[in-house]
Order: sequence, then C-alpha cells, then structure tokens
Amino acid sequence: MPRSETGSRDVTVGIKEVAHRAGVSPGTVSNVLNRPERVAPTTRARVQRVIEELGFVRNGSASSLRAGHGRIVGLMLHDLGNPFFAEIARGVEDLMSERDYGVILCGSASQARREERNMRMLAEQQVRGVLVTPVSDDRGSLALLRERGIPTVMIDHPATRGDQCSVTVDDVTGGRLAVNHLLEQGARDIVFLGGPLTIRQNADRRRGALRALEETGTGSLREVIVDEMTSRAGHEAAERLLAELPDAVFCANDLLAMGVLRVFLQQGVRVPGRVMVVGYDDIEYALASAVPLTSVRQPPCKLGRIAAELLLDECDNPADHSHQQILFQPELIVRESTTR
Amino acid sequence: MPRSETGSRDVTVGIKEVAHRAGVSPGTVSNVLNRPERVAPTTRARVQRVIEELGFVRNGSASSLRAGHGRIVGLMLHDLGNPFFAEIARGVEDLMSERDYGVILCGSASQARREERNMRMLAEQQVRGVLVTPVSDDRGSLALLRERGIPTVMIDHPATRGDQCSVTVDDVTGGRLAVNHLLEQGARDIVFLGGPLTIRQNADRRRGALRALEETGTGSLREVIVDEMTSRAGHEAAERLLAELPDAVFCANDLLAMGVLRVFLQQGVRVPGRVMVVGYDDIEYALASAVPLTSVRQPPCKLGRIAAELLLDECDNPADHSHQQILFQPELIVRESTTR
DNA sequence: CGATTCCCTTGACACGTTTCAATCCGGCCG
DNA sequence: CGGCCGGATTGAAACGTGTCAAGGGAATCG
Repeated sequence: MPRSETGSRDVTVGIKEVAHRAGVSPGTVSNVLNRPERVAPTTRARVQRVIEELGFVRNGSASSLRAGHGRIVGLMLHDLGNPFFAEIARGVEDLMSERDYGVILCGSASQARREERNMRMLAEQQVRGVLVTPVSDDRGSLALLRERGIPTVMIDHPATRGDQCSVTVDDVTGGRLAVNHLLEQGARDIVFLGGPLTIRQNADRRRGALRALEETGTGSLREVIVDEMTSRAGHEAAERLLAELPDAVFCANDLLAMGVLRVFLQQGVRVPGRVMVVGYDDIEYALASAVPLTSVRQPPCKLGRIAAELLLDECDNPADHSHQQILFQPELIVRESTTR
Repeated sequence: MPRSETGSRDVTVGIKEVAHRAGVSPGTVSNVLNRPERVAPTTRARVQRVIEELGFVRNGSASSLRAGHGRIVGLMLHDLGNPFFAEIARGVEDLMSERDYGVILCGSASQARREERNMRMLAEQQVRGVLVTPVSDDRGSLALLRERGIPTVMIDHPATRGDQCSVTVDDVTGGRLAVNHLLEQGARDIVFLGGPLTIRQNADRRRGALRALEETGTGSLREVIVDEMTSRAGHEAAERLLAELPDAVFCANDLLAMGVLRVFLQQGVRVPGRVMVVGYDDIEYALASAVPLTSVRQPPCKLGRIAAELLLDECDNPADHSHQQILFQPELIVRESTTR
C-alpha cells in the first residue's frame, strides 16, 4: 500500500514524501530546510506548505549521520542540586534554545569516572560541542572529545592550553576578598571549610585565603576538607567545629555555609557575635537565610550564557574563531553574617 | 591511503574497521555491542579488546537512524532556576545515567509556545521518550509526540487519559493542609498568592485552599495572581499587600514565599506575629530562611526518579507495560513562620 | 559413518538525510 | 539567431549502524 494516500498526518513522512507531494526532488526539500536562500521563493513556499500540511519533522539522526554532527551540545556540571550550577544550566539552555540547539545535561558528581563515562556518551551522540565544569586538571576525558574534533568550552575552570575557550571567575581573588574582610572584622583564628583540593575551585579559594593571611601578616588558617559540597556536609563539619570554635568560617560555597549556619544557630552559637561565616557563590538563598550570608558573588547565569556563545562561535566559524580565556572578577557581598 | 595503518587512534574508526582488525564481520561487532550474549566468549573478548585499543566509539546517529530511536530521553521542566525542578532533574538524570541513557533538558518557562517548539526538537532527535511537567491541559504538544509513538510520562500533572503514566502529588490536599493549618492558628483573612491558574498546580492548590475554608466555614480568601513564580514576583506582590495586610499568606511555592518574607521583614512586619506565611515545595532553603518557613513538602527527587523508571519500563516492555497514575500525598512541615 | 541439531557467524540491505556534480532552462549579449 | 551565463533543480552516492535470513562447522545421536 502506498503510504499516506490521504491528507492525514503519518508518522513515517520523510523528505521523499514531501518532495513527491510538492512535485520537487528530495534535494530541493533538503535545501529548503538547510539553505532556503538557494531555493526560488515560489518553490520554497510550496514546499513549506506541504511540510506544514504533512506535519513533517526532520529525522535528526539521519541528519547528523550524514552531516557529521547535529544541533545538540553537551553540558556537564558537578551538581545539579546546587543552585549555582542550576543557574549555569539555565543560562546555557536559554541561549541554546534561542539558537535552536538542544542541550544534553550530565552530572559528574565531581567524579572523574562519571565524567568520563558521560563524555563517551556525548561523543556517541555526535554532539556539536561540550560545555563542562571539569572535575580535575588532567585533561583525560577532554582528550576523548578533542581527538574527535569536538569543541570544548570550560566553565569555571581556566584553560591551561590555548586550544580552547574558558569562562572563569577568579577564585584566588575571591578567597582573598573573603578572608581580607574577615581579618578586617577582627577575626584571627579562621577555618577554611571546603571540598577536595583536587577540585580547582577549592584549591584556588584556599590559596586566596592563604594569600590574604600572608599579605596582612596576621591570623591563621585551619582547614577542614569534606567530601561533598552540600549543606549536609556543612552540617556535619560544623558539629565537629563546636569543640573548638574559630573566630570565623570561610566556606567554599554557600551550601556548606548554610549547613554550618544552621548548626551554629541551633547550638546557640551567635553569628556573627561569636563566629562569623562567609559563603561563596552568593546564591539567591544566601540573602534570605536565617542570618543573611556574606558571600562572594559570581554571575552564574552570565557564565553559562557566555560560555554557550563562545562554543557556538567556535562551531559556526571554526576558521576565524580565536580561543578566549574570559575571567570575571568576583565581588564580595557583605551581609550580617560577618558584621558585628 | 588505507586508514589507520598504525595502532594509533583515529577519529574515523567505525564498526567495519573494528571488524577488520578483529577478523570478524561487522555484524558480529554489532552483536558484541548490542547482544553480547549471542557472541562466543572468545570472539567477544577479542572484539572488545580491539574496541578498547582503537578507542572506538559507536556512532549514535547511525545507530538511532537504523534502530528508529536512541538511548536518549527528553526532560521538559517549567523552570530550572527553581530548586524544586532542579531536584526533579537530578532524580531523572541519576536514574538515566545508571541505565546509560542521556537526557536532553528543556525549559518551557511555562509557555505553551516554547513547550511546543522544544517538543518538536525532541521529536527530531528521535528521543526514546519524554518526561514533562506540562504547561497546560490541552494536550497540544504532547499529541505531536504520541502521533509519532514516543512514550510520555507526565510529572506533577495527572494524566487525564489512560494512555500514559503520570507521577503527581496531590495539590488539592496540599492546599487544604496549608490553609487548615492557618485557620487553626487563628488566621481569618488569608491571601492566596500564586501563578496563573491555567497552570494546574496553581489551580489545584487554590482549590484546596477554598475547600479548607468551606469545610470549616470560617475565614475568607483573597487572591493575588502573578505572572512568574519567582522570589522577585513574591517581592513585588508583597509590596502591594503592605497596604492591606492579611492575617496570613499562602504562597503557591517557596520562592514566592521567600520573596514575601523578605519584604515583610524589611518593612518591620513581624512574621508570624503580624502575618503568617506558608510556602509550597519545601525546598532545602525553606528550612534555612530568615524565619524558617512552614511549607508543603513534596519529594521532587523521588518524583523524577520514579517517573524515569516508568518511562524506561514503557520503553523496554511496551507489550506488558501498564500505564500507572502514581499519586503522592504531600506533607505539611510546620516551622516558625506560622507558629506564634 | 552420516544425519541432525544447535550455535556462531556472515553479508548484504535499509534507515532518511546531505551533498555535489551534472543538468536544465530562461534570458542576455554579441 | 546562436552561444553563453548563472541561478534553480535534480539524482544518485554516501554516512555507519542494526537486522535477519542464510551459511558454516562442530558436536551429538542414531
């Protein structure tokens, strides 16, 4: 039976069927879809009407198979539960949606193994490019992509080589701002509470903190390293801190800080009266928390959007694309949690 | 020049190259990838070693083209910036990652037009199925998918017909719980603050609120409807409420509630002393907010995970899959914002 | 020893699109 | 009037994999 005798929609309409109905060749239909300017206006209109009538939807798999890549990019983030990363995702999704690209979302949970597995999956999907907040510096899983000529943009991690773009916020400065502020407020015994130092953000924020101490020649830094950067982890770390309270806690992100804050308040430790707390990221909820949180602000949505723009630029103009390392400066937002 | 004479990896290694090197036919390699049990152990091992050596990565486009679908599902949510939806995304991504599926993430911004455009994109990508928190009831864009035989699971929206699964939380009960509690606490002049009533969640939560009033025969409900369900919108709505303060505000989600809370506290309106505030979703930050927020708890991560399981079940056992409508009961978490 | 069975393996085709060289046609110039 | 040019269209050849009917070989059974 010949397919689609009636005008009704059919699951299986392809470019051929459209071509047949419009009285043109498949090649012309393809041109209408991909380079409309090469098709005569009247023909184009006729084809488009048939497409509409039949409810034709292009088969993306066939398209990417033939073209070598599709209109899809990958986005790999540490933790979707963290509003900071969720905002990055929103920024990316926004721009990609405008440009008619799809986004495959992956969480690495900061584990190199998961990162690598997801990278393989993205490579399989023939993504056009990948945006990633990498787990570590060893460009292991990134190599997998570059081997295959898939452009990569790093978010929140500076590119160490000149062969790719990156969009970063200066974490050393961020750490320095935070600890300088604490020192100015009179804190001396300061705790750095962060995730594994193999993750660059933690290492840099800690380094910034140390630098602030060096520069001023005052104060000392204790370090508490936890596995995850969640409020639960902050909660547990704070309980251990109760035994020997510092003057201030500098947390490597706001989730940790909120966990710390909760324990302190529950236990009657006055914040900032007894201990000051600083967070990082300035997520929306830092402002609204029990004691409004002093935090280092980063612009996550912008980070995502700009990274997405760089990636698409590299995809669309591979010839005259120049790799850029964009560095934002963080901003310290002072609130009650550090002002006595 | 014959390709890949050396042992080094090559971007263009395909199933044929692997087959050649392993001394088998392409069909066998395909079997190793897709139905390993049909291949003799020694052959399988040999092929797998060559795959490893060559760094072969299967071309997903070719695979989906031939098979009719790939290992990718779509996930469409209202708003990635809302932690409630971010948690759903995390639940979905978690399970899909375990099962080696990829997730294409889309935001609808609660707009039917964006929803439909994204649905088309997902259809083009030949996704295996779609998880969606639909914008409205008119199954317009869902029809696009079902026409093409793409399974759909609705999250946080009951299926009106029996041809699909859904995972929902009982929003009417949620609204009733919240307002009952407010009435018990002595509130009479109550404001319902929510997004457009065309979005089912808002309509149901409001309906639950009304039902609570009917059942007890006390109190009255004013309604304030805003466009977006963000803390900014809550902020603006609260400023308008200042002119005529109610006894309590029942917010259709926590973001709104946090916006309201901020304005009240800034303006010296005591919470709960002068006005009580209830939120919805019980996001992580509701607990940590300036006045810990009474809220209606829903299990977003579980919602996402279970929806994902239902979808994969439908994909893998289309024959004996029975469509299920799973309904969770919400739970009222009482905190300071409503306890005088 | 031959027949039968059961696994493994093979090889060619089809999936729907893009691409590109070839063709066609109408108009313009000499 | 003939030749030429340039834009519009054509048609067939890939792209890399999955599928399935058919082939092959070893072991088992009569």
